[in-house]
Amino acid sequence: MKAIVDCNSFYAACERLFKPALHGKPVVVLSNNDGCIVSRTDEAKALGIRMAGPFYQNRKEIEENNVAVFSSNYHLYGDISNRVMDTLRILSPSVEIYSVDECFLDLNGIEPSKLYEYSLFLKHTTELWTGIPVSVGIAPTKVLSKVANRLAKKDKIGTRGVMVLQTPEQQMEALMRTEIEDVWGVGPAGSRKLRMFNINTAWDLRNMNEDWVRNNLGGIVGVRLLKELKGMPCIDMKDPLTQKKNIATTRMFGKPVYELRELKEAVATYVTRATEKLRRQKSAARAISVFIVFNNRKINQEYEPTSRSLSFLMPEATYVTHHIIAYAMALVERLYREGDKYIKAGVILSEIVPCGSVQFNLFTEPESAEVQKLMHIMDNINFGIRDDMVKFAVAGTTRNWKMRQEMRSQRFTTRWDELCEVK
DNA sequence: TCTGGGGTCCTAGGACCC
DNA sequence: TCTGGGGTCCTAGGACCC
Repeated sequence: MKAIVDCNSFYAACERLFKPALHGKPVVVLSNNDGCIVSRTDEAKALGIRMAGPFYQNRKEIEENNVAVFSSNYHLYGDISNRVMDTLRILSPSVEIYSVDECFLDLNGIEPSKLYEYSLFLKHTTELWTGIPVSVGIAPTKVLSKVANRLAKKDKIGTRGVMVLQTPEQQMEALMRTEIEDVWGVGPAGSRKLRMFNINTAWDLRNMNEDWVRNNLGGIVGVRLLKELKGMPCIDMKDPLTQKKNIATTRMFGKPVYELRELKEAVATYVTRATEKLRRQKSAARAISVFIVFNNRKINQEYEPTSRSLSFLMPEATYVTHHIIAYAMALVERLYREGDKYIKAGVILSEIVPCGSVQFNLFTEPESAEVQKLMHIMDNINFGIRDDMVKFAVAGTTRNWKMRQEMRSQRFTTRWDELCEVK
């Protein structure tokens, strides 16, 4: 059996953790640049505020109902997420961190008759140790556990926030209550198509013929989904040591950028972030790709974003910030055209290999011990004391392009100067 | 005026090989 | 007048996830 533990309204719950007065009140958290609403408490959902809706379109409801609004505070959410995941790792032998707020647990070895009790234990312990409310879904497959979790979350009082789908009858009942677009793996395109064939619930899909699903729902992907709905596990637990194959850092600018110097500052900063992620997972990257998005005025006065990108295969895989910055700067110079109004840029590192198995090139020197040490020291300072305390000059100091975060809360758990004050 | 960021997996089609 | 069969690898794009 597998469980999924999913934090309820995670970002909003993190904000509430340090502002107890917000309990029972509507809270929303915004995406980067304060663009969209990406997390809502139940009270905010009840007001009709939609997920991923633009902030400015919801401004009226938000002001009229006194909804607390926060810019995203990734320092805080990342740290709280680690606490939740550390807790689950203690409680369960085999976990797969699926996203910042979700974790799959392999429950093989738990007595089947004790599963319900165990689900309550998971929920209560996590909440007691971290202060973050969670929902638990347990079923034979990942897809069914997501179904269970969703129903538990929808009826927190009736289910006590947990649901176990063990018997065929329990599974049938749950699948009949799940609309087709709420199935994990069925997106907008798939659900539109399924609805046309009068397949309206997860149960309808579960009863379809395998060949039909193969031909009409993304081939092998659809077949896996079908089997998972029937209780046959096809989506395995992922190895916790799996490394990312791509690492990207991309951002909209807080305001448009016109100068090459500013564009370079931004891209150098994104390379810095991306190489930090790279070193954290102890890898090196061989390929870098830089893209820029710009708006040019069209005849009808409408703006339409357009982008250009360039990739480069480096002589050998590296994790050294300033080496990758140098390649990235050359790409930016080729991408830049005077007069364009730039609104976004991004860096993608790929061809990622573990640090220990870098294939060296006959004609280049491997990273010297000094450079390795420099990266290590910079990471220690920036991760341990304050990010960007030490940085490369090309990444700039004024940073007019930085994203808007006008309503960010304190970084309560990761910055000494922003700790919670107890009066 | 204003709509995020970071991933994964799969497929189709083209280039190329023997 | 006429042109096979079977592979691999790469890339772009689609779909989906949170």
